[in-house]
Amino acid sequence: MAYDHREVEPRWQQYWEAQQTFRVERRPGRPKFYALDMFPYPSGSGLHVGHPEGYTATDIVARFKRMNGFDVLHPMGWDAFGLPAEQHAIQTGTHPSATTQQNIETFRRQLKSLGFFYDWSREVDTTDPGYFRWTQWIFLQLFRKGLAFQAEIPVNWCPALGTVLANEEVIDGLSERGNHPVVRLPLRQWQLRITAYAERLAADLEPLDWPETKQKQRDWIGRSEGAEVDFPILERDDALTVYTTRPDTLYGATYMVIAPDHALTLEIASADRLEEVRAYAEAARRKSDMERTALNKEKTGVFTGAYALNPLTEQQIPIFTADYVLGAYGTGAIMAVPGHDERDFEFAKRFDLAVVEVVSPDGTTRESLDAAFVEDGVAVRSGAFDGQPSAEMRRNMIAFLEQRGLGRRKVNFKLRDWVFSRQRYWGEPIPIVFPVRTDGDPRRGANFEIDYQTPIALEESELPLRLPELEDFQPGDDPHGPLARALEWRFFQRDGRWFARETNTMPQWAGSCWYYLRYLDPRNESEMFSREAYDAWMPVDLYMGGNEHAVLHLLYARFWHKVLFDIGVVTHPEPFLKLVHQGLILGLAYRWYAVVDGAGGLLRALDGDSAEPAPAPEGGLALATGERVEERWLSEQQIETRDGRPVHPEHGVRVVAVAEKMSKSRGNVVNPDDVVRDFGADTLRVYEMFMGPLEQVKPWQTSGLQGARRFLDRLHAIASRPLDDAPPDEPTAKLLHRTVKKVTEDIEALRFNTAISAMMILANHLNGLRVTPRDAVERLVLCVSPFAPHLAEELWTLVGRRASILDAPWPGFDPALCEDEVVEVPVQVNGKVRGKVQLAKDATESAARDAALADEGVRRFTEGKAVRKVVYVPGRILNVIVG
RNA sequence: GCCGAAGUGGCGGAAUCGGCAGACGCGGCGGAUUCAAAAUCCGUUGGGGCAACCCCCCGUGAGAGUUCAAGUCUCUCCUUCGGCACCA
Repeated sequence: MAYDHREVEPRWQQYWEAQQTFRVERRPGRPKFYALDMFPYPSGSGLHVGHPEGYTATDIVARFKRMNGFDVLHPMGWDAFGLPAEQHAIQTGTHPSATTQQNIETFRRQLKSLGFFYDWSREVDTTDPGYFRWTQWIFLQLFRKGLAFQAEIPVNWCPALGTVLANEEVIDGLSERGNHPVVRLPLRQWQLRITAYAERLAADLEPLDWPETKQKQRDWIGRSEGAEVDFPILERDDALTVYTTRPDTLYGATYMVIAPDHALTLEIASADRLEEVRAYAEAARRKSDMERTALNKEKTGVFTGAYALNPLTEQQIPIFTADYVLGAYGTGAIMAVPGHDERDFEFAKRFDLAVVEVVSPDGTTRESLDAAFVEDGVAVRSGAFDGQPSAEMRRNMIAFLEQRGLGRRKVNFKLRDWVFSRQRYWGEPIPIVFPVRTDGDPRRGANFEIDYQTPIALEESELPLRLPELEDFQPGDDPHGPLARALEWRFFQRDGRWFARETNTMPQWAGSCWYYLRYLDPRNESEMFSREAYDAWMPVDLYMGGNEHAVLHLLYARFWHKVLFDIGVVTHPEPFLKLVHQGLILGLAYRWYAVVDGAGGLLRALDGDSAEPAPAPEGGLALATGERVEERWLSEQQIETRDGRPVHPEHGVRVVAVAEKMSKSRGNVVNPDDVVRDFGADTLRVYEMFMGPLEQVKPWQTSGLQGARRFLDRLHAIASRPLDDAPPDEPTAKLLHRTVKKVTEDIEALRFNTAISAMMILANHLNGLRVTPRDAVERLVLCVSPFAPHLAEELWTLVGRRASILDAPWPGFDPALCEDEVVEVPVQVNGKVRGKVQLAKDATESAARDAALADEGVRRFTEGKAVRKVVYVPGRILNVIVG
């Protein structure tokens, strides 16, 4: 007796909308809870089943908190600037804002169809001028504090596409789309000085309730402690400064390496070496970072002809240039200690350079080393430092260097400044203008020259700076991006002088850096948000989102938050107290192997778990006989089960389930609209929460939906029966109160799968009773309501209560009913369970022992043997050791 | 290569302050209901031995160890997934 979700769910959605059930205001005296979802990019393909996973989880917590008396802020919005809409515009001429609005409509409809408890009156859209005006405002604050600056940075410019590409869009120097050549071109870019906050971004992670993400961020920031040391360059006044974390190995520095892109590289090269050095530097410059590192190739480099002086040994050591030293890290130059660094060792072998042992594992010295010894040990061949353990010597060496003026302590970071401009149309305009020298009107084709050295901030009153309308979104031959062609927008005159607007736009990260703040007070036109709104809701108590944003988004948002903190706009140093990443939902497909002839025709089928197919030298798979093999795939609906195992319906071979990221090519994509239509939103929500632990990667199994739906149908059937107002019998009461307890605790700990399992057990129990106790049904419906809100509302009114169930208090439980006076204790003999005895929960050991030894099953194994020892844990176990 | 997470039935998973491995669900098998099917309900379902749903043995990636007791703790190894990738 299934209920009709197609009637029930829309009806309650309309009710919630009409009653404004989800609108929140702060009520005096209530605790608050801010449950935040990472807002989506509204793509053209709509919601996929991965989205509702995290959203359902926060929705459950939000509803649970609300029923527990909290004021809950649970908002949703759109991260709507981005490349796909711009690409679509290039192809079709449709304005990106039109595409974006259309996609937002779809997303909003889909989310509403899932019954999420969002306060839609707080919806934000990063492309709305009322929103990005404040994104621009924050940029101006960054600019004023000197945290936004311009620099020449090499980019991947693809002349054929007329656009700048991201590193991952370039493969072997060709564009991913269309295989056009890509050149590295220095381009003026805006950068944000996130490095100024590196120390705090690393240190402030400490108290946060975040998962492994904290470590990822620390690794990304890459703080290290060491020293800068100056190496005098021979025949020059200059010194070459290096950064090292191993000042204890200074005596072992037998050569130096300077990055090919270091400012001094060409300067120090000797005349006879200059050409070679220049050629090497030129080649290195053309390589992308990926190429330089991807192959993990053999070390290359050239001798510059210059020498430096090791300040401690006072030996002359050669200076090489090599691309294994990065210009952007440290000082762009290193002292090479081949005895104690693997890369330096490899390079030294290649170029036949001296390897000297200065750290010994045991204090004895060796004449030659087979490999670099990179661990800590004891100093040798290090003058007065001999015999010092590495850690101690590092401290002493830094003090020594500082005393002599040869070097200084230094903390270094891997983190680099954030390139904050994109040569795109569909992004926030950067609110900066530059003076222009011109002999006429640059909008009418007069010559002009823009003085990029003198950036001028717009007045705050001039915000928002909107995008101009464009007819044509095609990229052009100007790396400055499509806005450079919007002459009417770009140039303007003030007080008789000409100015040009910045034509770069902000990256997609910008809008998502502070959206959680705008939700607080989204319609405020005079401020980002009011102080009252901030104090009412911040900080975020639970932040849910994919771990693909573990580093960049979360680091950038924290950076902006700290800047806002420093200028007094926010009052907490960190915005997100607790962070949880929901696991990816994978698509499932079933593999079998097809042995094929030259034309691809099927010769015979092999089991999907066959070990016979092996990678063929010419690519693909083949058998030992040389026959070619192809992987073939079936969907969950296509397979058949024989003897409990999945098989191919025609060929009968076994098929093997393989879970992979959902993709069209694999045919394993699931559309939530279909699920809502066929099973209902509540079923989708319950199923996704029941699949397994929230944070784990899980394969989607359409068949699993059945179980969730049966559970809901069963609830409906139970609540539809005549209800008995008498208190439930004791076993029912015990189970009921334990279930409420478990569901309460599991929701707090985000263990939704086991909470659902507990509710299923209770539902199965109630289903088997002759009379249905009202108390049990009502409490169960309340427990279910955060998971399956539509059905819960329906059943709540069905049992005679008033909507909305969201305003009903969360059910309590009686702790006394959650504990047993008499418990069944398993009895082990020599560690194996041989019987069970009923005991009072606090029975004494001697009582327990007597009961156990009287048990027949136990006696069989103890008969005629001496009891050597008894281990008794009251209420848990009794173990009798005989021998 | 480095960092992180994880390996439990045919499948998703449960049980980690060490204490009955396999809760709950999917799938399978048997039955009830039905003219029949779907749906629903009941029973059963880790592997093996046995006439036997008595009982016994084996079993949480592999191997060792600690313990009365190990899926859980320690060590070594294997595999899978995710991230980073010459960071001095």
